Amino acid sequence: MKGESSKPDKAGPARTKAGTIARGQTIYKADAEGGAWRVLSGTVRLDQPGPDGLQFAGMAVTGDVIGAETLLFGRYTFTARALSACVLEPWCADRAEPSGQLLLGMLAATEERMAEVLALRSGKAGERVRRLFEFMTGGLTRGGRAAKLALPRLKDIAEITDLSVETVSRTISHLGAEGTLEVSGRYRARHVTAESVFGVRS
Amino acid sequence: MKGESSKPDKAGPARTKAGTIARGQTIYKADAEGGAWRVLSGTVRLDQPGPDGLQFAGMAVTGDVIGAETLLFGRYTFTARALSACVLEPWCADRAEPSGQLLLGMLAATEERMAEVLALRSGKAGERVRRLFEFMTGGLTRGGRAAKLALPRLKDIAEITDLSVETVSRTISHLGAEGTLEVSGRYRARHVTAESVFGVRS
DNA sequence: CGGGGTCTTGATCTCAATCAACCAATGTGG
DNA sequence: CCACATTGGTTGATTGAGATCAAGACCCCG
Repeated sequence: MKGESSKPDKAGPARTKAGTIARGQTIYKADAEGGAWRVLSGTVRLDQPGPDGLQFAGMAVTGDVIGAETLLFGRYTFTARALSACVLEPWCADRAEPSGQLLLGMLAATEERMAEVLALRSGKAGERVRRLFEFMTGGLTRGGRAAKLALPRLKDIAEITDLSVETVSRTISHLGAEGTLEVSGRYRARHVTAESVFGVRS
Repeated sequence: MKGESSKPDKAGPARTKAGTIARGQTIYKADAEGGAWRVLSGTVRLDQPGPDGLQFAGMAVTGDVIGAETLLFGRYTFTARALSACVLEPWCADRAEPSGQLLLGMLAATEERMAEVLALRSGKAGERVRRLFEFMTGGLTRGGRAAKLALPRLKDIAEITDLSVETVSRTISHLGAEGTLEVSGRYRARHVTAESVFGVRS
């Protein structure tokens, strides 16, 4: 799970084994054949092919299953890309039909997710970005403090929150400057500490 | 299914029979007990109770099932309100477990829906409103031309598209004036004809 | 009749988009 | 290892779409 071409967009042979995906890598492409995956860690962005390129269509975070539609159609509906480094494992690889209870749970989780992602597109720029980081770190539900979040590319943040890249750049530095966020590193090594993200929730 | 209190927010006894819901009526409230429903016609808005009131969390259109999470939890996760007049019928009322295939289909449909609703929050005001109307009339997939769409309250349109009520009001008159949309009636009797909505898609 | 919710319209202001450079990292091939 | 191209991120100046504030009209209901 890494000997693949380094070009993110070269659709290599469909992945079939568990493994790590680097930030920015395409996990699978819409319309390709393949199976479902569980996200063991990291965050994934889902896009729908549209008339003008790929369009943001959803997100998956640690614990979620992506590509479940392949159990029905055999092909992926969306394109999946890793926002931060991800660990994936095949889910339901044997095509054994998952139980109704399980599927109902996934359905409910998907609807919850929808609500959260939708909320990332309302409010002021600072709010949106902060909520995205919270969402990516698992919100307040985690016990572990001070988790470091590796930032996705600004372009991804921009498309998810429906802001421009420039605004996102300015917003992050601003949040860092006023102490709302603790930003460390630059470029591909940029992180924010979850602790400070949590802290805002008063 | 109508002898209930006319106050939309008085949570009467849980609905158990098929019937029509008027525009603006609350179908069920988050946390209440009840079952799942299939939307035979009309559109529904789903909201999540948040710190500052209800927050827009999703939509359901003709053919969708709402409240499926009750099969798992027994209670509704969201509050559902009719955007336009709706006809509903109980779904899976006997609590018989629906088949895996069916649930997978619903899961896929929900993800598709998520992508569409998300798209309603990007682009310029005119785009958003127009796409919402398209979405509510079933997009381009319907054969029947010239279907009339009863408009939801401007406040609902505003919250769905993340615009202000004033902007929505101005946008609709503007779209009507320039011929992009055919608007008829005023206030609660306002409609747009789907034909012209379709027409725009060049 | 009132009165509250809904819609419209106008004037003003603000936040973020846009346009335009520029720099910093990474990657490529000679 | 160095020139070069490409991608990703930053920063500044300007603009514009839509938010906000305010007032009034309309509708529906009791």
